Amino acid sequence: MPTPVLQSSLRQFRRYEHLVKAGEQCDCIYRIRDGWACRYETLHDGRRQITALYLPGEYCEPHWLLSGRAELAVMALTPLSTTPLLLSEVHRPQDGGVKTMLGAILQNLERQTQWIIRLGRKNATERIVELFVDLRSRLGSDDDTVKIPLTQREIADIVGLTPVHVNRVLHRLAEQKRVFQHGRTLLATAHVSGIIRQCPSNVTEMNDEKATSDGW
Amino acid sequence: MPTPVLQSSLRQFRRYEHLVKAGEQCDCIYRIRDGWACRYETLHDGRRQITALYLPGEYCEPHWLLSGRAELAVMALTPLSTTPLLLSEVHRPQDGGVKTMLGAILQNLERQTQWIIRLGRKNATERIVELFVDLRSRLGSDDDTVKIPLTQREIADIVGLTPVHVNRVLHRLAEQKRVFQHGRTLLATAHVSGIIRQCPSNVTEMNDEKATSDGW
DNA sequence: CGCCCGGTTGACGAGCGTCAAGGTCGGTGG
DNA sequence: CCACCGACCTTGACGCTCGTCAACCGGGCG
Repeated sequence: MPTPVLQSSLRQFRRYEHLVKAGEQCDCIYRIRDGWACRYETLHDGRRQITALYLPGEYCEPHWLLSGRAELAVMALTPLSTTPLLLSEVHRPQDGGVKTMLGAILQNLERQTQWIIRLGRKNATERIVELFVDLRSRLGSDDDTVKIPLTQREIADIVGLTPVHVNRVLHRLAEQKRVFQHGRTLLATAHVSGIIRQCPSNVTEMNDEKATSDGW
Repeated sequence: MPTPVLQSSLRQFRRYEHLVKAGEQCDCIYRIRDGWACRYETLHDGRRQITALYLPGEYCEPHWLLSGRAELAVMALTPLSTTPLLLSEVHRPQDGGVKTMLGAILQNLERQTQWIIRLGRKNATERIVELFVDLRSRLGSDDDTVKIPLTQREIADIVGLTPVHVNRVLHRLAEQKRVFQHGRTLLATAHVSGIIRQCPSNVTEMNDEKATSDGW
């Protein structure tokens, strides 16, 4: 058990450690300081789908304010540092803490709507590119490149594909200089979205050229 | 423009009429009396994805309470009869109207999470069956069969498939007596889920037997 | 030093999309 | 009452995406 939870105390999790397991009661909402977390479900046959990502600065599962219960498990994808906000604390001071949570809930609702559209109607390349575009904007990084601390299996479980296919798509994106690999870290460049292209090929469509496997 | 909106007045829509278009301001939440509605998005190339269904008894887009704005268009899938609830009315009487809306928002959030899992990790048959199971329980019908007033194109836009493939899956389900067609109306039986099976074949897996086209 | 996780790559096939040509039913106008 | 029309459903042929299986590699860590 962790230390007694105080306002603005810290709580840390190791990689792949659970913040909550499916079905547990929740007495606090975690504000992410550093690291990434995800909500996910594992089917009986082992298939897994990640249904939400939580990044630094965001509130992890703000709707616990309304339900007090985790339907799905949440775990750290990286070493994670959070400040837990007790639900009772959020409720009492009518300083707008509740309003902040409701806004966060609304944002998650819209994010989930966008993911339904992507999973239902977009192909592998579109899904992966739009994931990276979303991550870039949420990380608020105007840098040239953003670090993406996800394994290919994790990306696969977000975008509803297999790790093998994610690997092939990433290689094609790398050929087009839309992503890079630095060591084992994935970097998404400022033109992941593919808007910037001087070659005559089409902007939005993907052609099927075989990956020439020049090691990224 | 409709008649001035009064508490518990009625507002009707024709099939395929819009309750709101994308981006519009919303001053009321519609409680569905009769008929079905959906939220959807159309991509530039014509692909469409339905991201929410609203059935009799449910509140259409309760999160407008928080945002006051429709991100996506909402339209009637059948002739529709609703009672609009003014946002100002919901706010004022602290009799629990707000609480009801927050509960409805929470439920939609969980429904969307389930759809992300289905679209990401389930095959065509699983998606369609689980849609029907969901509809059966939401319609609260313990009847033998439930009427599903959706065209195959609409089902396709919900489950992220093409109408042609939906057609083939429906025929396979019909062979197994899990759905029926009465005239042009689709009926889902009490054992759509496929739990009830006396034949030795597997419960959850689908076999690929060709449809023998005996006209349902 | 060896193990294990994660990434890489090829061969192959299944599931689903695309295209295209009917078919059927209900509504509508003459 | 009938002819026509437009949605919607049906069905076959074909092929692209993506999944599966399997082997291998490379580096970090105990």
